[in-house]
Amino acid sequence: MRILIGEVKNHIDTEVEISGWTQNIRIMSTVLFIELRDVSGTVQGVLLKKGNEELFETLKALPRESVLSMTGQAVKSQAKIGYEVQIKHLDILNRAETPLPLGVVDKIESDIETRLENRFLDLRRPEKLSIFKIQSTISNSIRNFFVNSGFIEIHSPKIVAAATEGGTELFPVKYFEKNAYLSQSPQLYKEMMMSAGFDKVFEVAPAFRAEEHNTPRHINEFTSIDMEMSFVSDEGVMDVLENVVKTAYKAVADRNERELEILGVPRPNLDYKFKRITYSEYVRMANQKGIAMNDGEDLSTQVLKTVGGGIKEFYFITRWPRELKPFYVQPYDEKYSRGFDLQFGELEITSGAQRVHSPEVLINNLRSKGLNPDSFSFYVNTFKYGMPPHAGWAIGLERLTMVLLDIVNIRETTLFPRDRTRVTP
RNA sequence: GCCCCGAUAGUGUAGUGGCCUAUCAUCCGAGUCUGUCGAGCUCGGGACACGGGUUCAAAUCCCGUUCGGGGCGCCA
Repeated sequence: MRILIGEVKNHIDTEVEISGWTQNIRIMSTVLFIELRDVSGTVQGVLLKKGNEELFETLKALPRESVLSMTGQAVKSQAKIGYEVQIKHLDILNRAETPLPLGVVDKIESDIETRLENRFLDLRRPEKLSIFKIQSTISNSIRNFFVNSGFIEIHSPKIVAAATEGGTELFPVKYFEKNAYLSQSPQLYKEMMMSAGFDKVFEVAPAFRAEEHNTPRHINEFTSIDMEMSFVSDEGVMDVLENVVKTAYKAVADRNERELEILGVPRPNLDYKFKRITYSEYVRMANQKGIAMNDGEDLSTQVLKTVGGGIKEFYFITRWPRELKPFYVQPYDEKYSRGFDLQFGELEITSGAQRVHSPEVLINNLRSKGLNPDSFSFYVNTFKYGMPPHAGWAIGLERLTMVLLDIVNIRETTLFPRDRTRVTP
Protein backbone atom coordinates (compact mmCIF):
# COMPACT_ATOMS: atom_id res chain seq x y z
CA MET A 1 0.00 0.00 0.00
CA ARG A 2 1.32 3.42 -0.92
CA ILE A 3 2.34 5.74 1.86
CA LEU A 4 3.23 9.41 1.64
CA ILE A 5 6.90 10.24 1.44
CA GLY A 6 6.52 12.37 4.54
CA GLU A 7 5.52 9.19 6.40
CA VAL A 8 8.57 7.12 5.47
CA LYS A 9 10.40 8.23 8.60
CA ASN A 10 7.80 6.34 10.64
CA HIS A 11 8.47 3.08 8.78
CA ILE A 12 12.21 2.64 9.20
CA ASP A 13 13.36 -0.98 8.73
CA THR A 14 10.18 -2.02 6.99
CA GLU A 15 9.28 -2.22 3.33
CA VAL A 16 7.45 0.83 2.00
CA GLU A 17 5.74 1.75 -1.26
CA ILE A 18 6.00 5.38 -2.35
CA SER A 19 5.03 7.23 -5.53
CA GLY A 20 5.85 10.61 -6.92
CA TRP A 21 7.95 12.69 -9.28
CA THR A 22 11.66 12.14 -9.95
CA GLN A 23 13.01 15.50 -9.06
CA ASN A 24 16.65 14.57 -9.52
CA ILE A 25 18.71 11.50 -10.39
CA ARG A 26 22.34 11.37 -9.31
CA ILE A 27 24.36 8.76 -11.14
CA MET A 28 27.62 7.30 -9.85
CA SER A 29 29.57 4.44 -11.39
CA THR A 30 28.12 1.77 -9.14
CA VAL A 31 25.14 3.38 -7.48
CA LEU A 32 22.47 5.90 -8.30
CA PHE A 33 20.14 8.02 -6.21
CA ILE A 34 16.64 9.09 -7.17
CA GLU A 35 15.16 12.02 -5.34
CA LEU A 36 11.42 11.35 -5.28
CA ARG A 37 8.92 14.07 -4.41
CA ASP A 38 5.24 13.96 -3.53
CA VAL A 39 2.87 16.38 -1.86
CA SER A 40 4.35 15.62 1.55
CA GLY A 41 8.07 15.91 0.87
CA THR A 42 11.06 14.23 -0.74
CA VAL A 43 13.21 11.19 -0.03
CA GLN A 44 16.00 9.52 -1.93
CA GLY A 45 15.84 6.02 -3.32
CA VAL A 46 19.10 4.11 -3.76
CA LEU A 47 19.91 1.50 -6.40
CA LEU A 48 23.16 -0.44 -6.67
CA LYS A 49 24.25 -1.25 -10.19
CA LYS A 50 25.40 -4.72 -9.24
CA GLY A 51 22.52 -7.14 -9.75
CA ASN A 52 20.26 -4.43 -11.24
CA GLU A 53 22.12 -3.59 -14.46
CA GLU A 54 19.02 -3.33 -16.64
CA LEU A 55 17.04 -1.08 -14.27
CA PHE A 56 20.17 0.96 -13.63
CA GLU A 57 20.52 1.75 -17.34
CA THR A 58 16.80 2.55 -17.64
CA LEU A 59 16.94 5.00 -14.77
CA LYS A 60 20.07 6.65 -16.11
CA ALA A 61 17.97 7.71 -19.10
CA LEU A 62 14.84 8.65 -17.19
CA PRO A 63 13.92 12.34 -17.61
CA ARG A 64 13.37 14.55 -14.59
CA GLU A 65 9.79 14.92 -13.38
CA SER A 66 8.72 11.51 -14.61
CA VAL A 67 6.23 9.75 -12.37
CA LEU A 68 7.12 6.48 -10.75
CA SER A 69 6.28 4.16 -7.93
CA MET A 70 8.84 2.23 -5.92
CA THR A 71 8.96 -0.29 -3.13
CA GLY A 72 11.93 -0.93 -0.93
CA GLN A 73 13.31 -1.07 2.54
CA ALA A 74 13.30 2.19 4.47
CA VAL A 75 16.62 2.38 6.30
CA LYS A 76 18.62 4.83 8.32
CA SER A 77 21.51 6.09 6.27
CA GLN A 78 24.02 8.84 5.71
CA ALA A 79 21.43 10.71 3.60
CA LYS A 80 20.97 14.29 4.72
CA ILE A 81 17.53 13.63 6.16
CA GLY A 82 18.91 10.55 7.94
CA TYR A 83 17.09 7.82 6.04
CA GLU A 84 16.49 6.55 2.51
CA VAL A 85 14.71 3.81 0.59
CA GLN A 86 16.67 0.88 -0.86
CA ILE A 87 14.91 0.23 -4.14
CA LYS A 88 13.65 -3.33 -4.62
CA HIS A 89 11.04 -2.79 -7.26
CA LEU A 90 10.25 0.19 -9.41
CA ASP A 91 7.50 1.06 -11.92
CA ILE A 92 7.78 3.97 -14.30
CA LEU A 93 4.20 5.20 -14.51
CA ASN A 94 4.70 8.10 -16.89
CA ARG A 95 7.81 9.52 -18.51
CA ALA A 96 8.16 13.29 -18.69
CA GLU A 97 9.03 14.86 -22.00
CA THR A 98 12.26 16.75 -22.25
CA PRO A 99 13.30 19.49 -21.95
CA LEU A 100 10.92 20.79 -19.30
CA PRO A 101 9.37 24.18 -20.11
CA LEU A 102 10.30 25.12 -16.59
CA GLY A 103 12.82 23.44 -14.32
CA VAL A 104 11.09 22.48 -11.10
CA VAL A 105 14.24 22.33 -8.96
CA ASP A 106 16.43 24.68 -10.98
CA LYS A 107 18.25 27.22 -8.89
CA ILE A 108 17.23 30.09 -11.11
CA GLU A 109 13.75 31.53 -10.60
CA SER A 110 11.93 31.94 -13.91
CA ASP A 111 9.96 35.02 -14.91
CA ILE A 112 6.44 35.11 -13.56
CA GLU A 113 5.15 34.94 -17.12
CA THR A 114 6.95 31.66 -17.79
CA ARG A 115 5.81 30.34 -14.46
CA LEU A 116 2.17 31.17 -15.01
CA GLU A 117 2.24 29.76 -18.53
CA ASN A 118 3.46 26.50 -17.01
CA ARG A 119 1.70 26.86 -13.70
CA PHE A 120 1.31 23.10 -13.08
CA LEU A 121 5.09 22.75 -13.10
CA ASP A 122 5.58 25.91 -11.09
CA LEU A 123 3.19 24.55 -8.47
CA ARG A 124 5.28 21.39 -8.14
CA ARG A 125 7.80 23.51 -6.25
CA PRO A 126 7.32 22.96 -2.53
CA GLU A 127 7.25 26.69 -1.82
CA LYS A 128 4.41 27.28 -4.28
CA LEU A 129 2.51 24.27 -2.97
CA SER A 130 3.00 25.66 0.52
CA ILE A 131 1.25 28.91 -0.38
CA PHE A 132 -1.87 27.00 -1.32
CA LYS A 133 -1.74 24.60 1.60
CA ILE A 134 -1.74 27.69 3.78
CA GLN A 135 -4.52 29.29 1.78
CA SER A 136 -6.54 26.13 2.35
CA THR A 137 -5.99 26.47 6.08
CA ILE A 138 -7.12 30.09 5.93
CA SER A 139 -10.37 29.42 4.09
CA ASN A 140 -11.14 26.30 6.12
CA SER A 141 -10.51 27.94 9.45
CA ILE A 142 -12.68 30.89 8.49
CA ARG A 143 -15.44 28.59 7.30
CA ASN A 144 -15.24 26.68 10.58
CA PHE A 145 -15.32 29.91 12.54
CA PHE A 146 -18.54 30.93 10.84
CA VAL A 147 -20.18 27.53 11.16
CA ASN A 148 -19.25 27.33 14.84
CA SER A 149 -20.68 30.83 15.37
CA GLY A 150 -24.08 29.87 13.97
CA PHE A 151 -23.73 31.32 10.47
CA ILE A 152 -25.54 29.72 7.55
CA GLU A 153 -23.41 29.10 4.47
CA ILE A 154 -25.15 30.35 1.34
CA HIS A 155 -24.52 30.15 -2.41
CA SER A 156 -25.81 33.18 -4.24
CA PRO A 157 -26.11 33.40 -8.04
CA LYS A 158 -23.04 34.39 -10.02
CA ILE A 159 -25.02 35.27 -13.14
CA VAL A 160 -26.93 38.42 -12.38
CA ALA A 161 -29.13 40.86 -14.24
CA ALA A 162 -27.95 44.21 -12.94
CA ALA A 163 -24.87 45.96 -11.72
CA THR A 164 -24.86 45.19 -8.02
CA GLU A 165 -23.07 48.19 -6.65
CA GLY A 166 -22.76 50.51 -9.59
CA GLY A 167 -19.37 51.90 -10.41
CA THR A 168 -17.31 48.93 -11.39
CA GLU A 169 -17.28 47.40 -14.84
CA LEU A 170 -18.90 43.98 -15.24
CA PHE A 171 -18.32 41.11 -17.61
CA PRO A 172 -21.37 40.75 -19.86
CA VAL A 173 -22.81 37.27 -20.42
CA LYS A 174 -25.32 36.17 -23.01
CA TYR A 175 -28.19 34.63 -21.07
CA PHE A 176 -30.36 33.19 -23.83
CA GLU A 177 -32.40 36.17 -25.08
CA LYS A 178 -31.37 38.39 -22.19
CA ASN A 179 -28.25 40.28 -21.22
CA ALA A 180 -26.68 39.33 -17.94
CA TYR A 181 -23.40 39.82 -16.08
CA LEU A 182 -20.96 37.91 -13.95
CA SER A 183 -21.47 38.87 -10.33
CA GLN A 184 -19.04 41.42 -8.90
CA SER A 185 -20.14 40.63 -5.34
CA PRO A 186 -22.90 38.78 -3.44
CA GLN A 187 -23.69 42.06 -1.70
CA LEU A 188 -27.33 42.45 -2.63
CA TYR A 189 -28.12 38.77 -2.14
CA LYS A 190 -26.58 38.47 1.29
CA GLU A 191 -28.54 41.54 2.37
CA MET A 192 -31.71 39.97 0.98
CA MET A 193 -31.01 36.97 3.20
CA MET A 194 -31.27 39.30 6.18
CA SER A 195 -34.77 40.21 5.12
CA ALA A 196 -35.39 36.50 4.62
CA GLY A 197 -34.60 36.04 8.29
CA PHE A 198 -31.40 33.95 8.00
CA ASP A 199 -29.84 36.20 10.66
CA LYS A 200 -26.17 35.39 9.92
CA VAL A 201 -24.84 34.17 6.58
CA PHE A 202 -21.51 33.71 4.89
CA GLU A 203 -20.32 32.72 1.44
CA VAL A 204 -16.95 31.81 -0.06
CA ALA A 205 -17.19 32.33 -3.80
CA PRO A 206 -15.61 33.99 -6.82
CA ALA A 207 -16.25 37.63 -7.68
CA PHE A 208 -15.66 39.07 -11.13
CA ARG A 209 -14.59 42.61 -11.96
CA ALA A 210 -14.02 43.80 -15.50
CA GLU A 211 -11.68 46.65 -14.56
CA GLU A 212 -8.63 47.02 -16.76
CA HIS A 213 -6.25 47.36 -13.89
CA ASN A 214 -2.55 46.61 -14.18
CA THR A 215 -1.34 46.27 -10.64
CA PRO A 216 0.15 43.49 -8.51
CA ARG A 217 -2.83 43.59 -6.15
CA HIS A 218 -5.80 43.32 -8.54
CA ILE A 219 -7.11 40.43 -10.58
CA ASN A 220 -10.35 40.08 -12.47
CA GLU A 221 -11.57 36.98 -10.69
CA PHE A 222 -10.90 36.56 -7.00
CA THR A 223 -12.28 34.66 -4.04
CA SER A 224 -14.49 36.75 -1.85
CA ILE A 225 -15.29 35.64 1.69
CA ASP A 226 -18.51 37.47 2.45
CA MET A 227 -20.55 37.70 5.63
CA GLU A 228 -23.68 39.52 6.72
CA MET A 229 -25.36 39.69 10.15
CA SER A 230 -28.64 41.10 11.40
CA PHE A 231 -29.19 43.35 14.40
CA VAL A 232 -25.59 44.45 14.59
CA SER A 233 -23.66 47.67 13.99
CA ASP A 234 -20.51 48.43 12.01
CA GLU A 235 -18.54 48.17 15.27
CA GLY A 236 -20.00 44.70 15.89
CA VAL A 237 -18.93 43.24 12.56
CA MET A 238 -15.50 44.81 12.94
CA ASP A 239 -15.15 42.78 16.13
CA VAL A 240 -16.12 39.65 14.21
CA LEU A 241 -13.67 40.49 11.45
CA GLU A 242 -10.82 40.93 13.90
CA ASN A 243 -11.69 37.53 15.39
CA VAL A 244 -11.85 35.90 11.98
CA VAL A 245 -8.42 37.20 10.96
CA LYS A 246 -6.90 36.16 14.28
CA THR A 247 -8.50 32.72 13.98
CA ALA A 248 -7.04 32.25 10.52
CA TYR A 249 -3.58 33.34 11.65
CA LYS A 250 -3.66 31.00 14.62
CA ALA A 251 -4.81 28.10 12.45
CA VAL A 252 -1.91 28.66 10.05
CA ALA A 253 0.57 28.96 12.93
CA ASP A 254 -0.74 25.69 14.40
CA ARG A 255 -1.15 23.61 11.25
CA ASN A 256 1.42 24.85 8.75
CA GLU A 257 4.69 24.86 10.58
CA ARG A 258 6.43 22.99 7.76
CA GLU A 259 5.01 25.22 5.01
CA LEU A 260 5.96 28.40 6.87
CA GLU A 261 9.46 27.05 7.24
CA ILE A 262 9.67 26.22 3.52
CA LEU A 263 8.55 29.77 2.74
CA GLY A 264 10.86 31.31 5.33
CA VAL A 265 7.95 33.14 6.93
CA PRO A 266 7.91 33.63 10.71
CA ARG A 267 5.10 32.05 12.69
CA PRO A 268 2.19 34.47 12.38
CA ASN A 269 1.12 36.12 15.58
CA LEU A 270 -1.51 38.79 16.12
CA ASP A 271 -1.46 39.60 19.80
CA TYR A 272 -2.53 43.19 19.35
CA LYS A 273 -5.85 44.94 19.11
CA PHE A 274 -6.56 46.24 15.59
CA LYS A 275 -6.51 50.02 15.70
CA ARG A 276 -9.58 51.85 14.47
CA ILE A 277 -8.57 55.03 12.70
CA THR A 278 -11.27 57.26 11.30
CA TYR A 279 -10.99 58.37 7.72
CA SER A 280 -10.66 61.99 8.88
CA GLU A 281 -7.77 61.11 11.19
CA TYR A 282 -6.14 59.33 8.29
CA VAL A 283 -6.42 62.45 6.17
CA ARG A 284 -4.84 64.50 8.96
CA MET A 285 -1.99 61.97 9.18
CA ALA A 286 -1.47 62.35 5.44
CA ASN A 287 -1.43 66.13 5.81
CA GLN A 288 1.14 65.88 8.59
CA LYS A 289 3.30 63.82 6.27
CA GLY A 290 3.17 66.66 3.78
CA ILE A 291 0.53 65.35 1.39
CA ALA A 292 -1.94 67.99 0.33
CA MET A 293 -5.44 66.55 0.34
CA ASN A 294 -8.85 67.52 1.61
CA ASP A 295 -11.23 65.67 3.87
CA GLY A 296 -13.66 64.06 1.44
CA GLU A 297 -11.17 63.00 -1.22
CA ASP A 298 -10.46 59.33 -1.80
CA LEU A 299 -7.26 57.89 -0.31
CA SER A 300 -4.86 57.56 -3.21
CA THR A 301 -2.21 54.89 -3.52
CA GLN A 302 0.31 57.56 -2.58
CA VAL A 303 -1.55 58.39 0.64
CA LEU A 304 -2.00 54.72 1.55
CA LYS A 305 1.67 54.04 0.94
CA THR A 306 2.86 57.09 2.84
CA VAL A 307 0.61 56.73 5.85
CA GLY A 308 -0.21 53.02 5.80
CA GLY A 309 3.17 51.86 4.54
CA GLY A 310 4.59 52.54 7.98
CA ILE A 311 1.85 50.58 9.77
CA LYS A 312 2.95 46.97 9.41
CA GLU A 313 -0.14 45.61 11.09
CA PHE A 314 -3.89 45.33 10.64
CA TYR A 315 -5.98 48.43 11.27
CA PHE A 316 -9.39 49.72 10.36
CA ILE A 317 -10.17 52.92 8.52
CA THR A 318 -13.67 53.86 9.67
CA ARG A 319 -16.32 56.51 9.05
CA TRP A 320 -15.65 56.98 5.35
CA PRO A 321 -17.32 59.90 3.61
CA ARG A 322 -20.72 58.86 2.28
CA GLU A 323 -19.69 60.22 -1.11
CA LEU A 324 -16.99 57.58 -1.44
CA LYS A 325 -19.07 54.59 -0.39
CA PRO A 326 -21.86 52.74 -2.21
CA PHE A 327 -25.56 53.41 -1.80
CA TYR A 328 -26.14 50.57 0.68
CA VAL A 329 -23.82 51.98 3.35
CA GLN A 330 -25.58 53.40 6.41
CA PRO A 331 -24.95 57.11 7.02
CA TYR A 332 -23.24 58.08 10.26
CA ASP A 333 -24.11 61.74 9.96
CA GLU A 334 -24.57 64.26 7.15
CA LYS A 335 -21.08 63.72 5.75
CA TYR A 336 -19.75 60.39 7.00
CA SER A 337 -20.87 56.79 6.82
CA ARG A 338 -20.65 53.59 8.78
CA GLY A 339 -18.42 52.09 6.11
CA PHE A 340 -14.98 50.76 7.00
CA ASP A 341 -11.97 49.09 5.43
CA LEU A 342 -9.56 46.67 7.04
CA GLN A 343 -6.04 47.50 5.94
CA PHE A 344 -2.67 45.91 6.37
CA GLY A 345 -0.06 48.55 5.71
CA GLU A 346 -1.00 50.06 2.37
CA LEU A 347 -3.14 47.14 1.23
CA GLU A 348 -6.90 46.97 1.59
CA ILE A 349 -7.98 43.53 2.76
CA THR A 350 -11.64 44.04 3.49
CA SER A 351 -14.39 46.52 3.02
CA GLY A 352 -17.50 46.45 5.10
CA ALA A 353 -20.22 48.52 6.62
CA GLN A 354 -23.34 48.75 8.56
CA ARG A 355 -25.95 48.83 5.82
CA VAL A 356 -28.94 50.96 5.19
CA HIS A 357 -32.10 49.19 6.34
CA SER A 358 -34.70 51.90 5.77
CA PRO A 359 -36.29 51.66 2.30
CA GLU A 360 -36.62 55.45 2.09
CA VAL A 361 -32.93 56.06 2.78
CA LEU A 362 -32.02 53.28 0.35
CA ILE A 363 -34.08 54.76 -2.47
CA ASN A 364 -32.69 58.24 -1.83
CA ASN A 365 -29.14 56.90 -1.84
CA LEU A 366 -29.72 55.03 -5.09
CA ARG A 367 -31.03 58.18 -6.73
CA SER A 368 -28.22 60.36 -5.41
CA LYS A 369 -25.70 57.88 -6.91
CA GLY A 370 -27.45 58.22 -10.25
CA LEU A 371 -28.99 54.73 -10.10
CA ASN A 372 -32.57 53.89 -10.88
CA PRO A 373 -34.31 52.17 -7.92
CA ASP A 374 -36.70 50.46 -10.35
CA SER A 375 -33.89 48.41 -11.87
CA PHE A 376 -33.12 47.14 -8.36
CA SER A 377 -36.70 46.36 -7.42
CA PHE A 378 -35.90 42.72 -6.67
CA TYR A 379 -33.58 44.08 -3.97
CA VAL A 380 -35.41 47.21 -2.87
CA ASN A 381 -38.61 45.21 -2.29
CA THR A 382 -36.95 43.17 0.44
CA PHE A 383 -36.54 46.43 2.38
CA LYS A 384 -40.22 47.31 2.20
CA TYR A 385 -41.53 44.36 4.17
CA GLY A 386 -39.33 44.26 7.24
CA MET A 387 -35.59 44.51 6.72
CA PRO A 388 -33.68 44.29 10.00
CA PRO A 389 -30.67 46.50 10.70
CA HIS A 390 -27.65 44.62 9.43
CA ALA A 391 -23.95 44.87 8.69
CA GLY A 392 -21.31 42.81 6.96
CA TRP A 393 -18.05 42.70 5.11
CA ALA A 394 -16.08 40.89 2.44
CA ILE A 395 -12.50 39.80 2.69
CA GLY A 396 -10.31 38.91 -0.27
CA LEU A 397 -8.86 35.45 0.29
CA GLU A 398 -5.90 36.04 -2.03
CA ARG A 399 -5.11 39.36 -0.38
CA LEU A 400 -5.25 37.89 3.09
CA THR A 401 -2.84 35.19 1.92
CA MET A 402 -0.52 37.87 0.52
CA VAL A 403 -0.42 39.71 3.81
CA LEU A 404 0.06 36.61 5.93
CA LEU A 405 2.96 35.42 3.78
CA ASP A 406 4.40 38.82 2.90
CA ILE A 407 3.91 38.25 -0.84
CA VAL A 408 3.60 41.35 -3.02
CA ASN A 409 1.97 39.97 -6.18
CA ILE A 410 -1.58 38.63 -5.96
CA ARG A 411 -0.84 36.31 -8.88
CA GLU A 412 1.37 34.34 -6.52
CA THR A 413 -1.55 33.63 -4.20
CA THR A 414 -3.96 32.76 -7.03
CA LEU A 415 -3.84 29.29 -8.57
CA PHE A 416 -4.60 30.37 -12.13
CA PRO A 417 -4.86 34.16 -12.11
CA ARG A 418 -7.27 35.95 -14.39
CA ASP A 419 -5.62 39.29 -14.98
CA ARG A 420 -5.82 41.94 -17.66
CA THR A 421 -4.31 39.68 -20.33
CA ARG A 422 -4.52 36.12 -19.01
CA VAL A 423 -7.46 33.79 -19.60
CA THR A 424 -5.35 30.65 -19.87
CA PRO A 425 -4.27 28.40 -18.37
C1' G B 1 -7.23 54.49 -19.82
C1' C B 2 -2.23 57.17 -19.02
C1' C B 3 3.23 56.97 -18.22
C1' C B 4 7.88 54.26 -18.07
C1' C B 5 10.66 49.87 -19.26
C1' G B 6 11.74 45.27 -21.57
C1' A B 7 11.95 40.93 -25.33
C1' U B 8 19.01 36.84 -26.83
C1' A B 9 19.08 28.60 -26.57
C1' G B 10 13.89 24.68 -22.82
C1' U B 11 15.07 28.13 -18.32
C1' G B 12 17.76 32.45 -16.44
C1' U B 13 21.40 35.76 -18.41
C1' A B 14 26.20 38.63 -20.78
C1' G B 15 26.14 42.05 -24.76
C1' U B 16 26.20 49.85 -25.74
C1' G B 17 27.64 49.59 -34.50
C1' G B 18 32.93 45.77 -36.79
C1' C B 19 36.69 42.03 -31.71
C1' C B 20 29.50 37.85 -32.21
C1' U B 21 30.62 31.69 -36.44
C1' A B 22 27.00 35.56 -29.49
C1' U B 23 29.04 34.89 -22.87
C1' C B 24 28.04 32.19 -18.52
C1' A B 25 24.97 29.03 -15.64
C1' U B 26 21.30 25.60 -15.82
C1' C B 27 19.17 22.05 -19.15
C1' C B 28 19.52 18.08 -22.90
C1' G B 29 22.87 14.11 -25.17
C1' A B 30 27.45 10.99 -24.91
C1' G B 31 31.29 9.44 -21.78
C1' U B 32 33.83 9.13 -17.00
C1' C B 33 33.74 8.47 -11.73
C1' U B 34 33.20 3.04 -5.44
C1' G B 35 27.23 6.77 -1.63
C1' U B 36 25.78 11.11 -3.84
C1' C B 37 22.82 14.85 -1.79
C1' G B 38 23.23 22.07 -5.86
C1' A B 39 27.34 15.29 -6.90
C1' G B 40 32.15 16.02 -9.66
C1' C B 41 34.95 15.87 -14.32
C1' U B 42 35.43 15.62 -20.09
C1' C B 43 33.17 16.32 -24.81
C1' G B 44 28.94 17.70 -27.63
C1' G B 45 23.85 20.28 -28.59
C1' G B 46 20.73 24.50 -28.49
C1' A B 47 19.01 31.43 -29.08
C1' C B 48 19.28 37.44 -31.07
C1' A B 49 10.19 38.13 -30.79
C1' C B 50 8.11 39.70 -35.82
C1' G B 51 8.07 43.33 -40.07
C1' G B 52 10.35 47.50 -42.20
C1' G B 53 14.38 51.23 -42.22
C1' U B 54 19.52 53.64 -41.44
C1' U B 55 24.65 51.89 -42.44
C1' C B 56 30.15 49.45 -46.11
C1' A B 57 28.62 46.75 -41.49
C1' A B 58 22.91 45.83 -36.80
C1' A B 59 21.66 41.36 -31.20
C1' U B 60 23.26 46.58 -30.68
C1' C B 61 20.53 52.66 -33.80
C1' C B 62 15.30 54.31 -35.79
C1' C B 63 9.89 53.20 -36.91
C1' G B 64 5.81 49.88 -36.53
C1' U B 65 3.53 45.27 -34.68
C1' U B 66 2.96 41.52 -31.06
C1' C B 67 3.88 39.88 -26.28
C1' G B 68 5.36 40.93 -21.35
C1' G B 69 6.96 43.74 -16.71
C1' G B 70 6.53 48.08 -13.42
C1' G B 71 4.03 52.69 -11.78
C1' C B 72 -0.53 55.49 -11.72
C1' G B 73 -5.74 55.69 -12.44
C1' C B 74 -10.25 53.12 -11.97
C1' C B 75 -11.66 49.55 -8.47
C1' A B 76 -11.75 45.88 -3.82
